[in-house]
Amino acid sequence: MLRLYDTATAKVRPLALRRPGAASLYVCGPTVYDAPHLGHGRFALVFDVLRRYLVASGLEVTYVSNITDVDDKVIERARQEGVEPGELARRYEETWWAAMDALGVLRPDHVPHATAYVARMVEVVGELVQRGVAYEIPDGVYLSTEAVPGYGLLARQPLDTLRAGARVEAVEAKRSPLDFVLWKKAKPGEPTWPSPWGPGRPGWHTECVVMSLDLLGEGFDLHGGAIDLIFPHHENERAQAVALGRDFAHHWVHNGWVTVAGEKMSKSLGNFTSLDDLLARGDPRAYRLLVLRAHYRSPIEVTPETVGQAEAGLARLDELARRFHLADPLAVGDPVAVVGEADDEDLDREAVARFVERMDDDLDTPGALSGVFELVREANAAADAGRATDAARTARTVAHLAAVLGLPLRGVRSAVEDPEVLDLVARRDAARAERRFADADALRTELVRLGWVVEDGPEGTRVRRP
RNA sequence: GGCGGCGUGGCCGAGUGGUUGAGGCAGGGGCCUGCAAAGCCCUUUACCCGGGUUCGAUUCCCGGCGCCGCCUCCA
Repeated sequence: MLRLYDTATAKVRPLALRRPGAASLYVCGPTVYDAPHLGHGRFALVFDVLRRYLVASGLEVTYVSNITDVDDKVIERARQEGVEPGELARRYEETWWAAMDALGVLRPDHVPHATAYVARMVEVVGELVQRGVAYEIPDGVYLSTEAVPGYGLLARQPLDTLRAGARVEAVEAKRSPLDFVLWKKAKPGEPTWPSPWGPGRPGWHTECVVMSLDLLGEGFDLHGGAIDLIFPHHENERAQAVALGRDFAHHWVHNGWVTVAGEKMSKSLGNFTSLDDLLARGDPRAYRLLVLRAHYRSPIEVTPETVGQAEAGLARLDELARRFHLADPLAVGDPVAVVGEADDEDLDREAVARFVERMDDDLDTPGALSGVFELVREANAAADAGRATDAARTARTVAHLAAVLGLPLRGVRSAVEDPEVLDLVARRDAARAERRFADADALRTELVRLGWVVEDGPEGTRVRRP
């Protein structure tokens, strides 16, 4: 069974499923006010792999990830661009899904939008007021953090030390600086919804509580997001659930930062790096491989060099797929149940078991991947030694394990149709057959100049794109 | 000020109280190849510093140095 680090207990512990055989996950999605950056890509990939692995383990997985389509940043950005907030959000949501598709991230089973849940949020805020844990002041409704037992659990910091660090807030009417807004009363020009406290809009933290409980029910298995969401976002989600007396997430999982030049990547630091730029640069699978080569809780450094290294590793996997004519064992949208099918004679069961053991250990993708690369070497070595059956089985195992990680291998050589290239290849084969090697070399030079990789095999000249 | 993380070979990045230091990338040598490419084999004096615990620490403890993060919107 999968063991994962749980932020709430600061321990690696088994994912204790609410219902055996089924896993329910809620992962905080993006606020759609700008194009996604590398950090968004990482969290999406990390939880995509977690999800795929759970599916591969034979579990029935329900994966929910939201879209925050109304908040200060959306409104501000829309104002700058002179468009309606809703239109802006729709536009960046499209950008988001395009990037996710490029990365091979599976669509969530449910994608709740904050704007579609406002009425439910109003109900919840009303319930919190009724229970006496929330209070109304002139600019909105706030949750009283002091009324919540165990506030600070996720931050792993007691309430008083959190408060000691809090800066003076603009809203001085708050009872405590840590109290957070549940309902923001409308300011001119902002989108609004009706409520008992007048027109306004919900605070950020409420949507995830309402939507996760609505779609997954109480006591769902796992709540995830990037490390920066621990405090205050997840802390405040939990606070509301506790205040409501609802059983909330049983396991909290957070992934580490993407750093650029050693620093956290963020817009305010000016080192923001666009995910689209990276994806346009080369094979999107390289970023997945780069992300998976580090443990999900470690920071990863993204530089042209580390991306290049990932691309080289990917090329090694693809080369194996080419050598063994491995068709993609699955489409990107198709998680594969490798782990549970222990009777599959076409795979190296021991290698699969090692893979599972590593993945079960807090999603040790670097370890799992190292095993996959060992198999690559084994398969090639076996083939070199003439043990074709063993080699093919090992190679198939590579393809299947890579597929569990969401990395389809490109083993299919796309047919070359360019008559000029075909002519050069044919002339080169002829030259080699007649041992006119100077001519053959010249023809290879020409093919390389046209951007092809040239490989000679027993069956003649082969060309492919790099 | 409070809380937390990290410091491994040219680079990325796992991991462990003790014979043989994952894996990838890069470099070197070799095999194969007409030559290449790909592949395979071999290879390049790793664990920030100082104490401590221990028969033995890179791996545990303490201190120091350095880097990073959270405490405020943030993936």
